[in-house]
Amino acid sequence: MKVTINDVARQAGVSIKTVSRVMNNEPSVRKDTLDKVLAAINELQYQPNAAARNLASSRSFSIGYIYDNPNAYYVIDMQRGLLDACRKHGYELIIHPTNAKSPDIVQEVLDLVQQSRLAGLVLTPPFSEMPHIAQALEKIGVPFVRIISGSTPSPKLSNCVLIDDFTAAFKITNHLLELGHSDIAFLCGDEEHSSSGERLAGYQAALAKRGIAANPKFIVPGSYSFESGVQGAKKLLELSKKPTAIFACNDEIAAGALFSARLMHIAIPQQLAIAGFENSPFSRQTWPPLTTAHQPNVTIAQQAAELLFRHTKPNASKALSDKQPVFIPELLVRESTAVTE
Amino acid sequence: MKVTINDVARQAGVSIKTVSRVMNNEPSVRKDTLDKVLAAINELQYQPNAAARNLASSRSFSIGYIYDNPNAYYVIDMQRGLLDACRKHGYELIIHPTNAKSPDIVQEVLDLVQQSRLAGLVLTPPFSEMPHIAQALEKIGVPFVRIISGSTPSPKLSNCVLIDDFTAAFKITNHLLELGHSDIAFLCGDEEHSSSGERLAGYQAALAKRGIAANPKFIVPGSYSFESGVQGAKKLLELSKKPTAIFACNDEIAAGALFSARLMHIAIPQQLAIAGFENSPFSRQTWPPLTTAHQPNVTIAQQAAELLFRHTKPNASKALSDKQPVFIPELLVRESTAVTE
DNA sequence: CCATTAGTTTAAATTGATCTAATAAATGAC
DNA sequence: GTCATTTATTAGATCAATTTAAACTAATGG
Repeated sequence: MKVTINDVARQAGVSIKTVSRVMNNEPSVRKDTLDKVLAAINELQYQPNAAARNLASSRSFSIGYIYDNPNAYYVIDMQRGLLDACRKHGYELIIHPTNAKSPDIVQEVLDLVQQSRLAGLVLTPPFSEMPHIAQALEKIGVPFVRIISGSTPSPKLSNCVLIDDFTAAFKITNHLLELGHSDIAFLCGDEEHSSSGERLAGYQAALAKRGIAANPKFIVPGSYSFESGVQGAKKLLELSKKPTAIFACNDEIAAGALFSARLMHIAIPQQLAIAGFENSPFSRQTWPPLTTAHQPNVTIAQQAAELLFRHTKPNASKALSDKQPVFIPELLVRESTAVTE
Repeated sequence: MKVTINDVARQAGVSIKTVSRVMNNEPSVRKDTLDKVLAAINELQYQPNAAARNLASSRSFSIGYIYDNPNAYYVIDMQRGLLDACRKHGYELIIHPTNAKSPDIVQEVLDLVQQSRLAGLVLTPPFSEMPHIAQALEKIGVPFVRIISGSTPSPKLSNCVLIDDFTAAFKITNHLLELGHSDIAFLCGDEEHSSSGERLAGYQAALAKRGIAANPKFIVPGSYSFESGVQGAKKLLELSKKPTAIFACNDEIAAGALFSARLMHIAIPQQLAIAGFENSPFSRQTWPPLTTAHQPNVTIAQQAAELLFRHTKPNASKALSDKQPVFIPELLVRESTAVTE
């Protein structure tokens, strides 16, 4: 029933430690002994006992994912990517929903790491952008990878996966400009999320390149929620000089803007073009479907986990760990953007 | 730094085993020794090592949640509830997204249980309705709790949390009837999910009670997806004799139906009333917002986990485990349903 | 051909808890 | 008060791996 390392050792005619070496890809195992052991493992269908490994090695085989994101699709995709990588490397994923605005969030993260004995952490916004958290984790020496907004790799961001929100936002704005719009408004996400700032910067850069002065009234602060899109669009569409296009910081906000326009009997895209960001299922489930930028969250999460495992695995060569993946979300044109009448 | 049970034992002046007794709420500990041990635990901030516990007791402190649900909101809420209960009882949650239609799904579940040494499982539809899975789990003696459709507790469903879809669907249909509708159509969810059948039955019962013969063309098979709602509503609205109200099996289908009606320039609710089911954020993010039935997923998940822990904990009295929670989703009237013109 | 070194392999100790079985203390009946 | 019985407590074995340190081989060089 239960196959232990002892059984394998006996079967292969070697010592326990040799089997352990094989299991952990350690050096100093001759080719023929390796084959013997591998054969025995295979024959007995040996599966190491995680609890015993953890105990003896005092390292753990689970990583953590902390989230506080009202966007369920984002979380599910991230989980999926992290789990894929975890399965591949024999790790387990500990998920931890929490409130990012809690005053003792740092302590909460530290407690989680200790209680669940995490080998590492993957941080997404807003946690990836909280300097105290990164500092605290560095202090106790727990490896972590951050998924953040950015376009240029740098040594300071060695343990980061970058999403080039700036360039993607630039492309979306450019798409609207090419359609002939010049009165383009921008609905911001949460100020704390740097993605919102980056996307705003991309929007502004695209306008500037065409020599269009940004109308300050067209930049509306808000948060990453449907409700914020509803409110923001309402404000914009009540202006004496309305915009002819709205670029929302994510699909949820865009859906809210769509909702608001609908309430005011404004036809999309005939009277108003709307674009979102992320390509969440949301963007396909509105009428009309939303032009957006595709953000491959599953893949991003996988890469983040892979990056993390390079740090958690003791034998892995750290030399490789400098590779910093950069993702540029791609423009996806759908029916919500067109030339206005 | 690292406080072991030995340290606690020394501090309290008792043996290791006595501390272990206290930690596991075992009997046979005198009041004053208990106090001494508790004080020592508190003073040293002792936290037991999970790996060592698992190893020595050969039981695990993690439960599994298998999901294959395109509805991200549902999954997130379930997770939340399960995690709440897990934290309370010191368990960990292992999440496992997979494909329910995979031919060797049973083996996959069994592998998961073995590899992650799960103490138990929480099954939601469609897994909770697959007899092979329940049988296989029973065979290897792993406790599990199913969340399924049903209204009447019975000994056969001892390890189930019931959701009374029938009654809730009855109420929704009744609401439409009271508004004056008599041509009410029904958009089904996946046939494999018994929730779809139960909701259909509730719909039919409500009609029957008013002596209305159900028009077979008004019952459209489908699946729990936005796309299915789009297709189903299209079919209905192309009929020579259109329905004046549509009851969709969940909010996502209802949102799809709304989308479809929009495409055909049909005004909601003036020309067509639409109702959903579940009260997912979806139902609040359409225009107009959807009338629906509120299904408290977080609470349902919590209760399911609590039920499971009664079975996984060796010392708990099994006598209590017969309590079968039944949830009746409540009617929530919003703007998508009204009398048609 | 032996000494030295590098490379393999092993037996035994260790990890931090639980479980078993033996012992000590408290309780109760007569 | 004694003996039987129940209740508390303890020392030591156990769980299944890793780690340590020592022993054993094989290869290299003088």
